[in-house]
Amino acid sequence: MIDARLITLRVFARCGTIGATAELTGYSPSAVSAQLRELQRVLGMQLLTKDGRGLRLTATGRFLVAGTDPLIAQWESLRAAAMEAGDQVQSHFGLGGFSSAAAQLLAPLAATLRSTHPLLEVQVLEADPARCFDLLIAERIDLAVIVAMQSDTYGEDDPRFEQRVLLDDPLDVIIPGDHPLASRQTATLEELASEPWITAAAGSTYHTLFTAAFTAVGVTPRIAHEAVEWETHIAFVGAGLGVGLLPRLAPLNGAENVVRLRITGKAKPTRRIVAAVRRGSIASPLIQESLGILQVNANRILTNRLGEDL
Amino acid sequence: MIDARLITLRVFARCGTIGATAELTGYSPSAVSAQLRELQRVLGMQLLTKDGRGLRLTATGRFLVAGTDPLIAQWESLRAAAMEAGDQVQSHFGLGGFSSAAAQLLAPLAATLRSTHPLLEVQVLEADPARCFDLLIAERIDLAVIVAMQSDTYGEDDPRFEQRVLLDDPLDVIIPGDHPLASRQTATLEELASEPWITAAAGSTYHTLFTAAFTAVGVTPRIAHEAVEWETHIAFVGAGLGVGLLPRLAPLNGAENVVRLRITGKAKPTRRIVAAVRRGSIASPLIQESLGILQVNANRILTNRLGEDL
DNA sequence: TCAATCATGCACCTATTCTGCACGGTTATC
DNA sequence: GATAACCGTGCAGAATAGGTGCATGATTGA
Repeated sequence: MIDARLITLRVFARCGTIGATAELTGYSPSAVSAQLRELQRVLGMQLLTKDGRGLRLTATGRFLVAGTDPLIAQWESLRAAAMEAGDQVQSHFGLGGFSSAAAQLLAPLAATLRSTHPLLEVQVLEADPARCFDLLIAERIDLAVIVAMQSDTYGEDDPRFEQRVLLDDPLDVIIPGDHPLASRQTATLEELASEPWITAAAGSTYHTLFTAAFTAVGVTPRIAHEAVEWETHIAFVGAGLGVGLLPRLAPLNGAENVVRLRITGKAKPTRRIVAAVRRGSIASPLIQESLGILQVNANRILTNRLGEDL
Repeated sequence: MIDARLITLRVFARCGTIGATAELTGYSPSAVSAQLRELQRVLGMQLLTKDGRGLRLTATGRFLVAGTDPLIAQWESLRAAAMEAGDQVQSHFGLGGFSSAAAQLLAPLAATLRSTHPLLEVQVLEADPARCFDLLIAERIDLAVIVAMQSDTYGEDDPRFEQRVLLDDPLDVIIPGDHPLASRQTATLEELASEPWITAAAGSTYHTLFTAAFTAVGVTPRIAHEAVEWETHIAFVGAGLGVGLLPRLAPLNGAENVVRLRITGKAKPTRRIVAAVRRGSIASPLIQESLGILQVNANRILTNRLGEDL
């Protein structure tokens, strides 16, 4: 209900180029360019300046964008309160999340919502946490399930979002089936310190998590291989290349020659999974309902997997 | 920058029918109908209900409209702050006011703005105070000059507006040139209590002012004639039909056989002339400048007229 | 019963707005 | 210093949202 061009400006403020803004919002670059030009004309403000081969927000532009944060939060809040007060039904609902969340949490949520609200048009987008925040700003999605992270761009207390902890997803260790410890049910990181480890590329969210887990117990793992997808991690382990960490939410899918062990000891690494919404919108009945469903599903999946795999 | 359909809804909330909303916003009735229908679809809320041959806001609708007041005030405030911070120029500026204000205050203001801001598109609309408030809500105008009044629909402290007193326009008395008191420069209301009075129709803003002036001194005037325009008042007086009150801002235009006297005594009736803007927008540089110009002009006109007529 | 008032649907049209492509300017790379 | 990559913008054409005007049905008051 806030003018679409203002939303576009906010997205631009986030990513800095017309092209990226176009990609995020779903417009073409020309459309974004035209929208921002039109916005400046209507408001009578110069919001952008040429900067090399790109554009840069002017002081006025930054000021305006900063000011829209509470404005949008207030609209979301109003909208949510009206929905609640009037017992109304939403027509569209966008969800976002990273791969294991999308599979384990968002898919059941979407299915549940689809059956309880037949008229509701539910859309799920798989995207990594940073992009989820972008999509929330761009109003492409209304709720995101992500791994908590304090990135350089989005902090935990960003005024544009509200976050609710869904669960702390413990990291298990996965080792080859023929490993000496394979018959055990638990292990400590110290026991595995000398193993060749599989992790993700430096700089990724998971890599940060990985190193944090080991610094907590004061050992330095030997990093042997890198993988992006959990599937690849598991395959590497199955091939005997090394051992790795795997969030309990990520399923083994009956992989050959791979055993999942709980981590015990003083360091029990977890990744915190949170739901994020635009600030103000959290009171919306649909979002409240979704958070409830997510919570239930998260708990159930967690305990189930505990029984299956260990 | 708030969606036009929300503005339309606000106007509807004010006036209650599609037709009146269309007239105020400048759309056609079908367009208003379509806009409101679309708004309900997008928000997924039922905002209106059939009520006889008309429409009525639902509870949700009223809730939503009430909630938009602070939202719009915040946007106006943000916009004003950005304009101020960035030293930017507005492209359109709408003014509204009742007839004598339009002639005496708004016309010079528009002229000044036109010369100091050549690129600014200034539009002046003559409208009575109540309609000026409506036009402010409909965002057809940005600043209104009106006679202060506490109507049943708009109070002094309406959360949608901010008001600044420009001047207290004293009411003079006008009497025929051949009246016994015509050679005097001042008169009291008591002296003229027994005269046949000319006033406006009951229910009008001016009539309220008129009776208030006399109740303040405890006399009941004999109402002989009614007139709407000041021109007509003056003509009636000139024709010897009676005496009347005339704000000092309203010019005699060299009418024949009419004399203007200052009112003295314990009751010095005035009408308070105020400038009204949408809440939040008062910090806008253009509005600040306009208020300054209005103030200067008001004072000058007031003192000038004092010298000319008395 | 008739007229007035009001909202709405429909056909048509206008004007906004988006797309796709080509172009000019800027930066990085070799 | 040439070349390639990247970025924003302008333009023609197309799609579409959104507007108007009129006819219609429903409701109320005379």
